[in-house]
Amino acid sequence: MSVTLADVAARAGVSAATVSRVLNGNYPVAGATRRRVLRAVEELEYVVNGPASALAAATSDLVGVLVNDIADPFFGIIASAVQTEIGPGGDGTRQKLAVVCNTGGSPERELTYLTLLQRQRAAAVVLTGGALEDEEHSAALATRIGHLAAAGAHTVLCGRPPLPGSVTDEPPTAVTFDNRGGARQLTGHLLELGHRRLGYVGGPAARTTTRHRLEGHRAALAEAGLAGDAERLTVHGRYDRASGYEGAVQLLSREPDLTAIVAANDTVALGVCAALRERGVRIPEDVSVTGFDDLPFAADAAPALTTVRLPLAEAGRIAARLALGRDARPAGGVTTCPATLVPRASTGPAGAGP
Amino acid sequence: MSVTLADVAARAGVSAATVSRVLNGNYPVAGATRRRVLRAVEELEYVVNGPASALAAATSDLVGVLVNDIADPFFGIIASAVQTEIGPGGDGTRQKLAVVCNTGGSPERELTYLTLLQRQRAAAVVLTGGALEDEEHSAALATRIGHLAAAGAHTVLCGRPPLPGSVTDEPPTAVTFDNRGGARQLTGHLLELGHRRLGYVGGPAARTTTRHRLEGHRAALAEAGLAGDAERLTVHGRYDRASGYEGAVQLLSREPDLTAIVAANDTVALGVCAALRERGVRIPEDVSVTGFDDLPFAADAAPALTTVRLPLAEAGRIAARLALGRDARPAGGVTTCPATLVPRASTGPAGAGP
DNA sequence: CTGTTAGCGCCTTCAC
DNA sequence: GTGAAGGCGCTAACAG
Repeated sequence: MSVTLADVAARAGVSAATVSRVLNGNYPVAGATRRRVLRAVEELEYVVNGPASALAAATSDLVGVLVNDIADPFFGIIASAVQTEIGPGGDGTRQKLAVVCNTGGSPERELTYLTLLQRQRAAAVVLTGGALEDEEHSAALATRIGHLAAAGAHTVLCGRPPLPGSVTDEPPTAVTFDNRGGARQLTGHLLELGHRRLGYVGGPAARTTTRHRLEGHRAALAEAGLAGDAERLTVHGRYDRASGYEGAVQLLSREPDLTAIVAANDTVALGVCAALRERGVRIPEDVSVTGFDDLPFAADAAPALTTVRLPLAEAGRIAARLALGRDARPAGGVTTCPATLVPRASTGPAGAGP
Repeated sequence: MSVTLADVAARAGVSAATVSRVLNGNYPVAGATRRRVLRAVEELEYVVNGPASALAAATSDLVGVLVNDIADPFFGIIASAVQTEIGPGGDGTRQKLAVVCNTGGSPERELTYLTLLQRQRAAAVVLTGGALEDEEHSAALATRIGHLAAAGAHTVLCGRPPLPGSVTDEPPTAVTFDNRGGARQLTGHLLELGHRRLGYVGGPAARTTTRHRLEGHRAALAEAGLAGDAERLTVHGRYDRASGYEGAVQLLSREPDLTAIVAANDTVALGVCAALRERGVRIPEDVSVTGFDDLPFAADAAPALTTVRLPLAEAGRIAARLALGRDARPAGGVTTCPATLVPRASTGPAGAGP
C-alpha cells in the first residue's frame, strides 16, 4: 500500500539499513550515498512509519503534557512553551510532538493519562498544575512515574511541588513557582496600603497550589498580627470565575466591612470584581481586589488587576528541556521560578469598606 | 524487559491471539476466558505497546489538532473541546490522544505537521484557524490531506472554509464560522447607533478569516452608503494586542474624527482600548470599540466589549466527531456555525469623536 | 562505510 | 470460541 523503507532502498540501490541511517543521521554515511538516498525519498514521497520505528527503537517522538484544561490560558501558555521547545527549529534532535491531556483536575484521569502515555512509549512527560494532596494518590502517581521512567521517559512536574519520592528511586524533577512568596508579597502590599480586614477566596482545598498561596497570605497576616480573623474570612471554591463571584458574595455577608479581597488567581478575581460591581462597590476605592498569575487579560480588566506574575512560559520551557534531558537535572531536582508582585489599579489605600 | 502480550497469555493459559481479542473487544470471547485474561492483565500490570499495535493495525490512537498557538484562548477552547470529545468517557471506542501542533500561522509548519501526523499514522486530524489564501499553499495542503486520507485519516477543517478540492477527490469536511454575517451584524449595530466614521483594524491580509470579517464590515457600510471611506480607514496587523494598539494610533492619525473602531478580534480590541485610554479618549462616549470571538475575558474588559460570539467549543466538538467518523459528513461537507452579536458597554451612540 | 540478519510486540487471517 | 503462524516496517547489532 504505502511506500516503505525497502522501496526507498531499492530505488537508491542500497540496503534498508543505510536508508535508516541516513534518515536518522546518527551514523556515518558517505556523502554520495546519502544524496542518492535523499533523492529517492523525495521522488517516492516517502514518509517514515512512526509506529514501526517506535516499536523497533522502543521510544517514540511523543511528549505528554498533562494539564487541567488547555482552554485555560494558564495551562495554554505553559503547553505552548513546551510545544515550542520540543517542536521544529530545535537543535539536531528529531521533531517531537506534544500530546496534550486534559485531566480536568481529576486524579484518576491523571493516572489514566499517564498510563496511556506509557502505552505510547512517550519520550517524556510534563505534568503541570497543582497536585491533589492525598497520600494514596501521590503514591499511585509515583508508581506510574516509575513505570514511565523504567521505559526511559523522564517526567517533570511543572507548577507542582516534588513528590515525596520513595527511598530507592530519585523523585521526579520539578519546576515550581514560588506561590508562597508571591502570596506573601501580595498580601504585604495590601497591608502596606492600610488594609486590615482582608477576605480570601481560595481554590479547591487539598491542592498544593491552593495551600501554598493561602500559607503565604496567612504568613503576611500573622506578621501584621492579623492572624485571628483569617480562618473566618477564607472561603474555598474552584479556580474559576463563578467561584470568585460566589466567594465574594459570601465573604461580604460574613464581614460587610471588608476592605480587600484576595483571590486565588486572576480568573477568580474577575468573578470577585463582577460581584462587587453588581453591588455598587467601587474598586479600589471601597474594596481592593487582587489576582494571581498575571495572565494576559489581567492588565486589561476593569480595573487592571494587581496580581503576581508567574513566568509560565519560562517554566514550560525549562520543564520541557529537563524532560527531554537537554538540560541536566538541577541539584535537589527542583527549580523554583520567582513570583513578582505587579501592582495595578485594582488595589488602593484602605477606605471605609463597601 | 517489559511485560508483553505473550506473558499475559502464558499467565492466563491462553494464546496471545485471545488476549488481543479480549483487549480489543472486537471479537467474541467466552466470559470465563475473558475474566482470566483480565485478571492476568491486572496482576502483571500489563500495558499495551501502542506502537506495536499501531504498526500491526496500521492506525494509531492519535488525533492531530493544528492550531496557530495553543496559548491563545481562541484555539485553547477549540482544542479543549476536541480533546474532551475524543478523550475518556467517550462511547465504546478506544481512548484517543490529542497531538497539539502550534503552527504559529506559518504555512510551512502547517505542512510539516501534517506530514508528521501522517508519519504517526494519526487516526484523524482537525485543522483549525483561518487559512492563508494562496493557490500554491492550498494545493500543497490538499495533497497532504489526500495522503492522510489515503492512510485512513479524515481531516476536518475547523474555522476555515473548505479547500477548493480537486475534481476527483471530495474535499475535506469543514466546520466554519459565519464570520461574514457576524461582522455584518456588528457593523450594523454601530451604524444603528449613528456612527458614520468607522475605523477597522484587521488581521493579517491574505487570511480567510480576515477577509470574511472585513467583507461583512464593508457590506454593512455599503448598505448604508458609506463604502467610500472604507479603504482609507482600514489597517491590517496581526491578531494580537500590539497590533490593536498600533492600529488605533494609526487610524486616529488618519482620521481624527473617528467615532468607532472595529477590531479584528477581542485581543486586538483590547489593544485598541489601551491606545484610546492612553490618549484620554473615553469608550464609548468618544469612540466605540468592538471585538470579535467573545472570548471569556471580553465580558470583564474595561469596558466590557461589544463583540460577536462564536460557538468555539461547539465547533471543536463537531469537528472532532466528524474527524473520527462518529457523525456522518453533512451534505456538501460544510457545517456552518452561527455568529451572534453580543452588545456590551464598549459601544454607544455616536458622539463627537475623540 | 555498508549489507545481512534478527527481532521489536501485536494483529489477523486461517484452521480447528 | 480458540490456537498457530505470518507479517506490519523499522532498527540494531554484527560482520565484512
